[in-house]
Amino acid sequence: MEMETITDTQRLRVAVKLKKMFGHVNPKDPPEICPIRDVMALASDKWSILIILYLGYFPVLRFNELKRKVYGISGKILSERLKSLEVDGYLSRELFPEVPIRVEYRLTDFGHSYLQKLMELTEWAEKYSNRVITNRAKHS
Amino acid sequence: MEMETITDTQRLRVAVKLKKMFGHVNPKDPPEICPIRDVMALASDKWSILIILYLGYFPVLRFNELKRKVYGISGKILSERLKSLEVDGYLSRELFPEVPIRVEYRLTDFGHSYLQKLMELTEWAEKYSNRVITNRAKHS
DNA sequence: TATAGCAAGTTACTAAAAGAAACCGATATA
DNA sequence: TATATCGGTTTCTTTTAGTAACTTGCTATA
Repeated sequence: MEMETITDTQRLRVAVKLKKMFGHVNPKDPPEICPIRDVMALASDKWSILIILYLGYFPVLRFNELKRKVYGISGKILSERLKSLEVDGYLSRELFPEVPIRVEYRLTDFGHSYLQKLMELTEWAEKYSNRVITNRAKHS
Repeated sequence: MEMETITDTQRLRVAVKLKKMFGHVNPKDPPEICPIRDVMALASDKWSILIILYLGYFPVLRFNELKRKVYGISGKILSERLKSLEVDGYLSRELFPEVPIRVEYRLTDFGHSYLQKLMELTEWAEKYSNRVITNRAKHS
């Protein structure tokens, strides 16, 4: 299994970005001063990622549909994450007062914008997951 | 604060990627069948992300340096994450049996490859963190 | 008139994970 | 002899996650 070699140029570009991103951060400052961290904490949460990915694949999903698709999530956590993701603007919640009740979740434009970036990460993970598995095996 | 509009073409492209990624996944299968999920679980963990970013910015870091830079991490968790990230092949650990002992951590090529993708996500988070904050405020 | 059922959660309880702080071993310095 | 260094580990407490039963409002069926 081959991996594209990373050139020094690419590394330098990453270093410049990181400098822009972290250069001003004083290590003595408490973490709440870093809003990136705060945003990443929710948006990079394991369950949030899966919720967003499934809402990318299925444009509209209801609570129990999500519960089935996001395999292994509990109702409690799903409910919590949906609330947070809605508050942060990643998805919308629409309630239809029918019987039985119907609630539809879908990504906002903002959520779609995040999904695009997220996809690049999951594509990477897809591509190299086997490699990670073999790396692990080597260590056992 | 403006956000680039996402075109239908872009959405479609994302949908195609998602289909490739999730289309074969049977929702009845237990989650361990999805290796992407497994890889993402570690690589998208809050502390792992910060460790990788700091090792991107500072090419070599020792245990206590990391502890200081990754603000708020406990020694226990840092130790655990470093072990896992080493096992998965993201970083290397080099021990110098001096006194006091010296241990150097640095990203592997594989780790650098991941860092590149991760950067795109954190750049996004940097760009839109204010927006998330205002979204939250609207909901309070 | 019970009664059973559904969707979308919530609640109460238990298990797992994270965080805080003390400790360790080898050695050098005061 | 006492203290400090480094890279952790151990123990204990607090937070978070997971499980399963329950709720709410209405409706279709017996």
